[in-house]
Amino acid sequence: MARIPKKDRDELLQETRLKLLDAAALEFASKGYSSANINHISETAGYSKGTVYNYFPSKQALMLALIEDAGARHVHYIADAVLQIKAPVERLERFFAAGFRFVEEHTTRARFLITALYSPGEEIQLAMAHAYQPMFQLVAREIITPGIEQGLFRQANPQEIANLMMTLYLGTCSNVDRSGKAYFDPLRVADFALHALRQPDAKPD
Amino acid sequence: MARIPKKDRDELLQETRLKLLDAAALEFASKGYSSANINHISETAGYSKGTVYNYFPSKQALMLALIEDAGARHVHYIADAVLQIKAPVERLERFFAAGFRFVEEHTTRARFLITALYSPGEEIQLAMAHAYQPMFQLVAREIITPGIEQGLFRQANPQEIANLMMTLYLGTCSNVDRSGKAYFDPLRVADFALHALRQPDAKPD
Amino acid sequence: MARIPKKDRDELLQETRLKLLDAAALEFASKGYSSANINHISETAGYSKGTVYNYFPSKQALMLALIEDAGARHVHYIADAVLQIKAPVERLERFFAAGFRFVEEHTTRARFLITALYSPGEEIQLAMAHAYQPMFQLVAREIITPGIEQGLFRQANPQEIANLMMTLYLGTCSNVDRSGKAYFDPLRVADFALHALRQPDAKPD
Amino acid sequence: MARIPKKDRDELLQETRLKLLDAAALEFASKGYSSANINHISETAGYSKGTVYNYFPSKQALMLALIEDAGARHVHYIADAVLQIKAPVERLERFFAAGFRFVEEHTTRARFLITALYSPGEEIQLAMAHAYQPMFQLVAREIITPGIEQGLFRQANPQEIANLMMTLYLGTCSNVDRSGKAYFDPLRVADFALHALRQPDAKPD
DNA sequence: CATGAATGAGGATTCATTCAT
DNA sequence: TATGAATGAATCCTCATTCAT
Repeated sequence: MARIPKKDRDELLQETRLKLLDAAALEFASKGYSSANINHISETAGYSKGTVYNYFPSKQALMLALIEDAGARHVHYIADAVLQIKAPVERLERFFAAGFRFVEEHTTRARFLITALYSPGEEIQLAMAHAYQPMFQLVAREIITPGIEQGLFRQANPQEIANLMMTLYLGTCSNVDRSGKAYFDPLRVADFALHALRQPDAKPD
Repeated sequence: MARIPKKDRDELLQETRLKLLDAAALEFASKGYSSANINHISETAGYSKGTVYNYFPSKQALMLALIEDAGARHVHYIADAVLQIKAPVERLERFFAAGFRFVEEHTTRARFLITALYSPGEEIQLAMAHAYQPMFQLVAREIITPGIEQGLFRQANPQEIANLMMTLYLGTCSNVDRSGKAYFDPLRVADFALHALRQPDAKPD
Repeated sequence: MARIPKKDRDELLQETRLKLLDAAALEFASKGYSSANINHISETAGYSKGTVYNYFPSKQALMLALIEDAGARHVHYIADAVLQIKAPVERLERFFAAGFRFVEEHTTRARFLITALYSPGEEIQLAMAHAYQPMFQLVAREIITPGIEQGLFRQANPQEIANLMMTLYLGTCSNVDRSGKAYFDPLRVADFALHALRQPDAKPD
Repeated sequence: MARIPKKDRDELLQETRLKLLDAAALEFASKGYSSANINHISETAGYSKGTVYNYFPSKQALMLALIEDAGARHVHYIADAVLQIKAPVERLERFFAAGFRFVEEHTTRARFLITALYSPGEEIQLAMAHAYQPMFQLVAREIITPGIEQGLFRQANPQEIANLMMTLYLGTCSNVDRSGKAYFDPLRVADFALHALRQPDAKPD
């Protein structure tokens, strides 16, 4: 009945939602979940307190929605880069390269995800596990397993190695100085990983 | 007037302080810094709220004291194991082995340290950096540098490699299932690291 | 410009207003005034929040309008039944009978009125007093006074007895079990009242 | 270990608790449960917000504790008066007399109870039913039943009559003017009730 | 006329901290 | 030294109300 310009409505809603998620990522990343302040979030986003609650039923629901949003972006960003080529070794390099690039390009979301990774609370941990499941699968099935099958990587449990790669990635990319600049070079980290995975008798390139 | 047997005084004080630190480690580890509750801590320790403030001037001071305490234990525990032998390769193996053993034997303190590592707050981060400085030095000066000098490890920046080793250790040892059991085997992690560090033309063992 | 069939306009408005009042009665009756939620009311009525404010300027105004509406219905319902006959004794019986029937037939409105009777707030109490004034007058002037004058009821202050009758009615008809069924039988309550009012030397029926 | 004057401790605690209950009764009685403000309560009692929560875990718990406290006082006050004599007729007179006196002497508690009687919320209603159970029993077993057995009151279901007496009492005693003065005279109400209960052929006094 | 996004005052509750005993 | 009653700032969340479409 309202004569609202039809679809613009939804776009506007999504835009507001996005601003809130952006502001929330910033706040959660810098303060942590418990110290984050809903009021700061809404004001950073350019709205008032109540608006947050028009979009998310609670602080925790906001956190979970943000985990889903940021997690999906992270996974897609890396998967897009990794799946463009076939060779496992290059895929692993791309995994680290894209991973570090994500941190540079989406610093706030990335810092939020690191924060969330170590935030206490069962529901948060479950949401993180769920959000990162596809990335584990990507590394295990699309990089490590083919690499082992093609004789490029030494024999090992792909799940375990995938977990190790994820640990290495998440650990290194969260090593940033005060200004946010990464301590590690993704190429060096990939190089480190490749040294660790290659066949002992494989010729060095 | 005090009929306390003279020096036992200090022992008693230290004992109380230790109980409080133990309880605090448990609370901080499971709830995180901001959600931790001073009252829970004092009650877990068997005292009342006020007692905490007789030993530590504030919640943050308690946190910082605990970082110092737990960090020092962690460093000494690992240093003791590592420095008992000379060979860099074995020292690296011992680094991971002792590191994982520390998590098993001092689970609460270890889980606290992981929590602290990712707790927001400048002062906390400074305290952590300060507490772990010796461990970085240990790895860099006593393991990586000799290893490179002796031609056992490939050429690389020892500081960077040490940082990578720390990242690998802290990342893997914080991978525990719900029951607290470690996901990774320290030998496998050490093996992984050694593969990554050895000279490309070194003979496999 | 409006292509609405002329007078149907008003009917539509009245229909909407009625739906809103019905929904409001339900909400106020079950939650009480302060806990009632305007949004619930509008949704129960099949409209959105804003619509309530197109019909009533505020929550309190809605409450007051509802008191007027429900009070008038209550009074008319009982007055209609009472005034159909002349004899004071039978009028008193009809008072209770119709009163209880009103609760059965207009449960929501009746439960709302009971709620309103004990809702704090000066304006609400004034509106209730105003709405029930006619019922007090009905009982005093049309039942008790004639009954006393005709020697059927013992001598007493008609205003006080009317108040007592109202108290008895409102008290007993609000005695309902969980399912909403009345605890008291109107005939028994009327009987009780008649016993109390009759002349000491009057012959029992 | 604290050298607190031993039992004075408990007295002090009880005193504070009592002040809080008094202030709460006042606030709940005048505003109703939902509109009552914990902050007002604490300040009226001479304490700050937090103190309320040192004594009662929540607003609802405070309400329930107050129902228990005020209900018990109400019941004991009336029971004490009623049970001092034996004759059912005089007991009924005392029931109303003491009931009205309670309202005069403990106005705040009494007004609170009337408020609670009509407050929405399952838990509150359950607590009220539980608190008033003994008063129902008192009226049914100690007044109505003996009165019927001794042929003083007409045959009727004692439970139902007891309920009617309670309804009459609660309804009339809550009829107060703006200044808090009772509209009804307890003797007149008792008289009304006795007229309604006596044997039709009993001689009037 | 109907809608529902935005607002922000209001209120329950938590909890670090103080301090008298 | 240990205690725990009292404090009040901080913060999540609710919801009546406004108003642009």
